[in-house]
Amino acid sequence: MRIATWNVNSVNARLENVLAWFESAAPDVAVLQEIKCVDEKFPTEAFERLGYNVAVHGQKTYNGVAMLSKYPLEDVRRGLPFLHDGEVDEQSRYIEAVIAAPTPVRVAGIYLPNGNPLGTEKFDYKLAWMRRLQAHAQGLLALEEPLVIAGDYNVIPEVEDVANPEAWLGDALFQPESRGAFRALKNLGLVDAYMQADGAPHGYTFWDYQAGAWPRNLGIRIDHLLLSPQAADKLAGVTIHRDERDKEKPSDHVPVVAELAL
DNA sequence: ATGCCGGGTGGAACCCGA
Repeated sequence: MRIATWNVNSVNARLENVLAWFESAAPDVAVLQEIKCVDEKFPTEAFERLGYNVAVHGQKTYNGVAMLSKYPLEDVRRGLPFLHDGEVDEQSRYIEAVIAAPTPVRVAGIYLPNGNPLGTEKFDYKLAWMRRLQAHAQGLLALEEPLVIAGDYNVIPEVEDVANPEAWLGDALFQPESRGAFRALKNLGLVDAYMQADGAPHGYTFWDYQAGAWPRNLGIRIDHLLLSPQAADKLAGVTIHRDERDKEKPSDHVPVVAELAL
């Protein structure tokens, strides 16, 4: 089973590229981030014509996530649970479903908050969101099932994951708190699919639109697929689709695809 | 480079991204 994650930076602005990629890469399951539209504006029919089932957790202008699957989607959850009752969240950043394949797999698609600038409520929101993810992931791992938590984590895990570390020292994506929360998530027993299958340094997934970041290869690795032990046992490979960054009107992120032997 | 590009909103200039 081929499972992909891609921050598309507006699904409707990018629709031609996105559909062409789906036709050639043919993922069985894909999670998309930053669709930047409400559910009614998501191009559901275009994906259905390619044979996908569609689940959307949209939002006007900002954020928004979706899941596409060639197998039926069951037990769809929209939004990450809260640590305390009565809390509300207007930001659409989490979607989860069970992929009803011969061997079922639970897949979560996340768009983790950016958190910049430091010293503001945005960074607090990022860290609080990571605490919620930690708690929810702990519960999912207790199910002892194949599980994939994929998406734009907005965290540079290690110094090998950034071309110019000094430039990111003051950035929320590279703070010790952000990296520590990501490490704590992995320490629950989740495996970074790219590190397990490949692990080559500088496996970037994002290049800024500005300052010639792409031609100069000034990238960062922030799009990740974390696997439960039951999924990691079946990991056959991970591919970063760098070529997408060279297309006309590209997203600033490229797809990352994990192949599972189930 | 706290804004160099790019998307969305709303109908110009501004918010946001990472």
